[in-house]
Amino acid sequence: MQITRAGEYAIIGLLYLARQPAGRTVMIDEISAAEKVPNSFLAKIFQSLAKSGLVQSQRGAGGGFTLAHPPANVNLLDILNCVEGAFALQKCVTEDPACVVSDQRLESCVLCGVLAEAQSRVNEVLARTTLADLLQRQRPAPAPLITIQ
Amino acid sequence: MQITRAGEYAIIGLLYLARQPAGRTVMIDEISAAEKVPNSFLAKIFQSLAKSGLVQSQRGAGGGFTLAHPPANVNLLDILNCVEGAFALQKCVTEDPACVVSDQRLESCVLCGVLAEAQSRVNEVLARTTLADLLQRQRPAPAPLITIQ
DNA sequence: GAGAAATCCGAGTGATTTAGTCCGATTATA
DNA sequence: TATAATCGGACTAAATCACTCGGATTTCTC
Repeated sequence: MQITRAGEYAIIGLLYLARQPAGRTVMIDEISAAEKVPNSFLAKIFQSLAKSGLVQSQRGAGGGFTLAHPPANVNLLDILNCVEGAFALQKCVTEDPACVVSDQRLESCVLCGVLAEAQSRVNEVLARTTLADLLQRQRPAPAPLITIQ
Repeated sequence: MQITRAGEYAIIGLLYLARQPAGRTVMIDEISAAEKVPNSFLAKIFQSLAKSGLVQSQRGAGGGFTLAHPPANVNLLDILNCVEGAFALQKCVTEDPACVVSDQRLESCVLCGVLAEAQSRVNEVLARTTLADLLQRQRPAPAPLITIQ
């Protein structure tokens, strides 16, 4: 479940989009130059993001990408689930009916309960953190004009 | 942070030791045969476990391994930290002073706070789960002799 | 003291995943 | 119709995973 570069770059790229004026379309090259991320790789990542509806793509001249939803509606869990292969502590946490940990090893499945709980804790944290949250943390709120002395 | 085979085998092996009568020394070959785990690999894993004091090793004829502590005192976090390389969502969660996410990319470091929180949730779950807990779940408690009707 | 039995330990290996690159096809604009 | 951009799949290098192997060391037993 280690966050891979793909996941990190996706978040970086989406944060860049989130900082743009609403409705502005931006190209991969601009993002990759600004954020110093390999652009072919970023392009590939954005294809996934487009496919799962996190960004909208516009082909052709003047094209590029836009956030499909307001930053407050995009959370980290959605992003990582889209970009990371299997974002799970162990196979059986996400996969299906009869628990299959590493080749039918049913005996070790006492682990599944524990790992499922751990997984849900992670998911909870990621799901409640949005792009808007990250933006806020990135730039600390300006000092209030009226201070209390 | 995906649990690797090494982590899974370590837990399986330690559970096997935990099921033995207190003080019994058991060989790698016995564990690997009983649990159907590749024995050279298990031997290597147990070297790490011995080095970090989770098991005690006895060399020579009649040797083998024993749990170094009672099952209730051995938790999953200790085991995985011992066997898994870097058991972390991202480098900077475990590593040190100035945050270094993927080659000095300080900008993305807003992530660190979130990931550190997610990591601590996982650790909490793993740290409070002991070998004794797993054993209990593996074999449901026998029906009480005196039942309440 | 001589085997035999076991762990210790490091080097090596094949398969899979990660982290990309490249290029041609497609789509849209001007 | 050229140009500008994404789309999408094939390809590749490097790292990690999941092991194996063999020799060194330690300890027990005879």
